[in-house]
Amino acid sequence: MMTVTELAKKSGATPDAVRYYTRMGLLQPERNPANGYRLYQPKEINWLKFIRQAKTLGFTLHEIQEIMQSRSEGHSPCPHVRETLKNRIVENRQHLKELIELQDRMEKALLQWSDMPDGDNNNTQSVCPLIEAAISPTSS
Amino acid sequence: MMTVTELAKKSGATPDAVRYYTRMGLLQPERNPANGYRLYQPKEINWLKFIRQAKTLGFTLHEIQEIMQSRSEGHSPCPHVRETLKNRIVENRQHLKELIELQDRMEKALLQWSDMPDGDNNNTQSVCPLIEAAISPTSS
DNA sequence: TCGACGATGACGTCGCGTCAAGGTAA
DNA sequence: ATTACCTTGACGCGACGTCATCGTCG
Repeated sequence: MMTVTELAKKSGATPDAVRYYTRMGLLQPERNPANGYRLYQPKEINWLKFIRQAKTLGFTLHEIQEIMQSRSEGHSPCPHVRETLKNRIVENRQHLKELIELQDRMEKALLQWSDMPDGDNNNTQSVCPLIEAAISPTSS
Repeated sequence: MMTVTELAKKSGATPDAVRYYTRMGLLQPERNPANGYRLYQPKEINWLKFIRQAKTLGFTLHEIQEIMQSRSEGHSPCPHVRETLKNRIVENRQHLKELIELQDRMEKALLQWSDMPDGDNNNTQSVCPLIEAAISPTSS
């Protein structure tokens, strides 16, 4: 039986994160009746490691919650896990594309700006000529 | 003089976003004393377009606020804008790297899983053997 | 009179981090 | 007595979206 900080240290999470997962119902410690402290069993180390591993694969805590609940109801979460990961890969590809386009816009703007002077106070038409001159996102 | 929806339509933003920018102080409409409606001047169209353009370059609303305030105080925001964009490019490169690594982990896991069966209800040791078997992020 | 617009204020997102104000353990 | 731990509860982040409840316009 361990307290929050002990469990946190054994798995690389912070005590605050452990409390947060507990609040979400991902961990279910007993309580020390004398002082109300959360008391985790050794097997919760594995569960917490599972949570952290799933997070590195891009699963949200909400999805992890569904997986663990499915398990506790006696089902195999694996088919749903395969589906979820497939969707996440597609979403992430789109996200990556957008970030690459952003990076491209930023780098092109900086390059383009190297030939441009800073705007002065007398030009009341524009806020910042650099930004206004920058290229807009392509309509893809 | 335009109302929120009119201004929004002329610049491609939603009325809710226009109200949000106004609450942040990025837009400063007058008010119709008869009914309290926000009333925007034609030049606010340019300001709103500027805000949207800056956002496509990755500037946060808080940064845009600083830029516009700097302008209204008679300074040229351009040097600060160049600096901010340089930092954003470095940050985004790191962010991209992390997302690419995530994508890599997800794709490798899915591939690896194609050889694995779903876990059954009798294995009480693991939550989902697929996730537990997946590769961890590299320590870079 | 009715539907589309306007207003304010509050709460939801996501995964924690942080703070306050106190009680407990060694 | 000190210090490091523990508790609950609430608020912060970013950029809005949405909802409730109400007033106003054409």
